[in-house]
Amino acid sequence: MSADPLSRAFAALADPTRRAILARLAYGECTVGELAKPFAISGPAVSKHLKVLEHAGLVSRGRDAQRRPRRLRAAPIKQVAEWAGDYRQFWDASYERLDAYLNHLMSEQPDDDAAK
Amino acid sequence: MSADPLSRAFAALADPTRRAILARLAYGECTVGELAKPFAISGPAVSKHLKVLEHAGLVSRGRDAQRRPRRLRAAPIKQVAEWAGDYRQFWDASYERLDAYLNHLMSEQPDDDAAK
DNA sequence: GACATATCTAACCATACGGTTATCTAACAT
DNA sequence: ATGTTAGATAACCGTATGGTTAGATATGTC
Repeated sequence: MSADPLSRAFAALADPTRRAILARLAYGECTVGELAKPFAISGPAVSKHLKVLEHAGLVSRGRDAQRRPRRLRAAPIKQVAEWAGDYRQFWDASYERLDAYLNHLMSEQPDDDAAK
Repeated sequence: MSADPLSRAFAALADPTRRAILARLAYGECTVGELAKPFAISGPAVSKHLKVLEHAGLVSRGRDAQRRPRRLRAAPIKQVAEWAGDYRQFWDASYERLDAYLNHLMSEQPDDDAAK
């Protein structure tokens, strides 16, 4: 908790349920109940996921009578994309192949035991 | 553990120490000892961080005598960037304003059909 | 062989996470 | 006033995370 914003965003996104919630919210705001339906988990569990998402700034809360419709806030996703973009030069295929090749050369020897 | 690859990547990236390790590895492979130096944590702690990164496919292990030099593997970062890119349309300011505006419009009318 | 270097494993500890059920609170409906 | 609907909180549980210290395991050097 109380980590830097980027860490909070990454942590919030590290759960498939929460990413599914964001995907749903990309279609438009919706209520906690609507969000909970497709998941085989209880309401409080969804509430907790939403709290994590809100704390990471990925979701905001509106109000409409008893409902508290959630809305997507994509700014932290932009931060994530920018962070990832800094590594673009490392993820092209030619680099990966070179990398694998070098790796192969260096592990000509029987290798690392510790199979446990 | 044993989550899907994207979740593992996000979880691995949700720690500033681990992101710093990746940043260091972007300059070239280096050993556990070299990686540990700038951080005020013990060797085993670094080892654990590296295990998380390896498990997420973000780092690979070479061998050179007693050393086990780590190298950056950026493929999972590409996955992260692609995931984030799906939300590009939501992260500009004009969209946020449009979103708020539409929201306002829809709360003017007691529910009609359509528009969902 | 004896020793130093580099790293991993083991055991432990405190806190966080994801889930549950049960119990509030808030706003509408009759 | 009573109930219904939509969510939030509280208390709890098992497991994971991030850190520690101490001890094992490889490899290279003397």
